[in-house]
Amino acid sequence: MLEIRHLKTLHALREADSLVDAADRLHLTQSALSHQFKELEERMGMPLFVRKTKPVRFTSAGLRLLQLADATLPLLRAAERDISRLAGGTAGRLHMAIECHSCFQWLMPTIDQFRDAWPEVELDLASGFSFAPLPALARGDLDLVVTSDPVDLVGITYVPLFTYEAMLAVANQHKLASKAYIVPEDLLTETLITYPVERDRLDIFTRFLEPADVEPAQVRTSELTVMMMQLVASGRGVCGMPHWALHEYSSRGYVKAKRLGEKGLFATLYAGIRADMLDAPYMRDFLLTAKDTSFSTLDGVSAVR
Amino acid sequence: MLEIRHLKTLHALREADSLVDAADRLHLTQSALSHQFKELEERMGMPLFVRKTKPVRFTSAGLRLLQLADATLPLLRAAERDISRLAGGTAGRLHMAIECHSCFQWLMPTIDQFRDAWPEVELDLASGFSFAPLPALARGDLDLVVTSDPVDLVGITYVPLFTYEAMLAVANQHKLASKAYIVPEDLLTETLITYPVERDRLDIFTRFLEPADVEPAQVRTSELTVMMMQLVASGRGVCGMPHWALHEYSSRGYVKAKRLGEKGLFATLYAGIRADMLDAPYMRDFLLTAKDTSFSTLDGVSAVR
DNA sequence: AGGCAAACATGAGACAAACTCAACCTTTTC
DNA sequence: GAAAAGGTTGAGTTTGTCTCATGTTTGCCT
Repeated sequence: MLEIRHLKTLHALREADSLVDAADRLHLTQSALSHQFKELEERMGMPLFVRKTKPVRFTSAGLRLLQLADATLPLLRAAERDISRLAGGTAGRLHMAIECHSCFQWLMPTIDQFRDAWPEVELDLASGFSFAPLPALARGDLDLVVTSDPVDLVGITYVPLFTYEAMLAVANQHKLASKAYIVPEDLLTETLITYPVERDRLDIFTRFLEPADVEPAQVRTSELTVMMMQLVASGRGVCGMPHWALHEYSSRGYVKAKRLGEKGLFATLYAGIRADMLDAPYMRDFLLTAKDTSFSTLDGVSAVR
Repeated sequence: MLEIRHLKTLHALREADSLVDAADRLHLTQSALSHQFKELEERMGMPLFVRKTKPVRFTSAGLRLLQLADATLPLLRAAERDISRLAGGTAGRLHMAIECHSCFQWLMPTIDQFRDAWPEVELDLASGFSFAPLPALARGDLDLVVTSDPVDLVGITYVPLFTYEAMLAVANQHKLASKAYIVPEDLLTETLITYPVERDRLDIFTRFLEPADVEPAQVRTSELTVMMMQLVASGRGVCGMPHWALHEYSSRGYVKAKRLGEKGLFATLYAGIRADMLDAPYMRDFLLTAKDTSFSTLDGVSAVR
C-alpha cells in the first residue's frame, strides 16, 4: 500500500517547494511524481498537498505522512548503513556483555587495544543485559557475551578464551591460611562473600559446595572487588574469586589465596557469539586480541592455558 | 533499495518458522519469497537467514533488519490508520492547545460534550506547545489552537468562537471599586497581577496600558486564577481577566469587576485550524459545540456575541 | 486582452520488477 | 528407499512505474 518511495517523495517535496524541483532532486521526471501522487492520493482517498501555491502546502493527511517519513527514514538509513558495514566486514558493531563480575579487569585492556586497531567498529559494553545476555545475543541486541558456562543454543558459537583457577581469598591470620588446600567442609563455619548474583552462576556453589552438600554459616554479598577484599582482610569472611583477580591483592600480602579442593577448581571463560559473526574480520581479531591480552595480563600469575 | 515488502516478509518469516508458512500468511507463493530473498541478499551482500533449520535462524544482518521492521512497521500501520480515519471523516485526531490561560474553564465543558458525541476521535489538550502553538499547528503536530490574535498564516483558518470583555478585578474596598470605569492612569500606582506569559500576549498591556504609555507600579505573576483572586481580594493588587472568568468571584461579592476604558475592552477568541480540516465532520461539530457551550456557559454573564 | 512561461496533468508506450507456474534439487521421515 | 516437505531455479506473465510527448491551468507581463 504505502511505500518508502512515497515517503521519500513527500520528504523531497517539502524541501523543494515544487513538484518540478522535487523531481529534480529525486532524479525523476515531473511526470513521474505527478503520476505517483495521483495514484497515492487515490489510494488514500484524499489530497495530500495543495498544488497551486508556491511553497507547496500540505494537507493534514500529507502532514501526517511527512511525520511518518521523519520518523522512519532515519531509521531506514541507519539500518542500511549497519548492513553495508556488516557486509563490508571491515567495520560494524560489537556490543558486549559479561556475566562474570571480575572480568572487567582483563576485558578493559582488550577493549583498549581493539579500539585502536578498529576505530570504525562501534564498541559498547552493555550493562542492561546482565540478567539474560544469551537471549539478547540470539535476538541481535548483543554481539558478544563473555560467560563461563556455555549453554547450547542454535546459532550461537562459543570460543574458549582462557582457563583460570578459582581460589579462596582468606585473611592472612585466618585459621585456613595455613592449609595446603580448602575442602568444602572448611566453609561450614565461615561467612562466604559473593557478588550479588544467583547462586547457580557462582562456581564455588555449583562446583564446590553443592556437590558436597555444604552450606556456609553465612553468605553475604558485595558489588565491588575491593570491598570484598577489605572484608576478607579484616577477617569478616572468605570469598571465591578468579585467581588472576586475586593476584593484585595476594601478591602484596593483603590476603591469602588458597586452592579449592586438592586438584583446584578450574573454569574456562568463553566468548559467545552468533555463528555467522565468526567470519567478520573484526570479530576474529577481537577474539584473538582477547586471548592475547588475557595471556599477557595473567602472565606470571600462572594462568592455565 | 530496501522496501517495506522486505520488512513485512522478514517479519512474517520470523512468525512462521518456514518460507512455506510465511508465504501462506502473505498470500504469496513460496517461490515468490525465495526470489525475493535471493535478490535482497544479493543487494545486501550477505545471507539474511539460514534455510535448512526448522525454526529458521536469522543471521546478524537478518536480525538487524528485523529490528528495523519492529521499529517501523508499527509506525507505518499507525499512520495508515490515521489516514484512513482522516479519509473516512467520521473519526480522527483533535489535538488542541490554548494560548489563553483562563480558557480551560469554558473549554472543558466543550470537550466533555464533544467526547460523548465523537468517542472515536482522539482528543488531546496539549500542554507542551504553549510556547509556539501556531507553527505546531502548521506542521501538523496540533489540530486546533485557541487564540485571541489570529496571525495570518498560509493554510490556517480562524473561526471566531465568541467575544468577551476583559475587565479589571479589584478588591471590594479598593479605591478604584467605586469608579464607573478604569482608565490606564489608574494603574500607575497599582500592582498588576498577570499570568506568567510574555506581555505581548496580554491584552491589558497591548491594548490598554501600552497605547497610553502607562506602566503599573509593579507587576507580579501567578499561575492559578484562584490564587490571583485571593491576592486581589486581599488588596495586594489588581488583575485583568475575561469577564466570564471573573463572574464566579464577582457574583459572590468576593471581588469587583471593573470596565477597562469608557467603552470596555473587548476581545474575540478564535479557533485556528488547518484549512482542509474545515471539511472534517467532527471538526465542524467541535466548532459548533465550542460556540454553543460558550454561549450557555456565559449565559447570564452578558457575553457579547 | 492577448500572449507567454511556468507548473502541473494526462495518455501511450517502454521497461523493469515481482509474481506464478512448473520442474528440479535436497533433506527429513517412516 | 520412497514419499513428503522445504527450498531453488528458469521461463513466462502480470503489474506497476517510469519517460516522452502533449494538453491544461495559472499567473504574469506589456
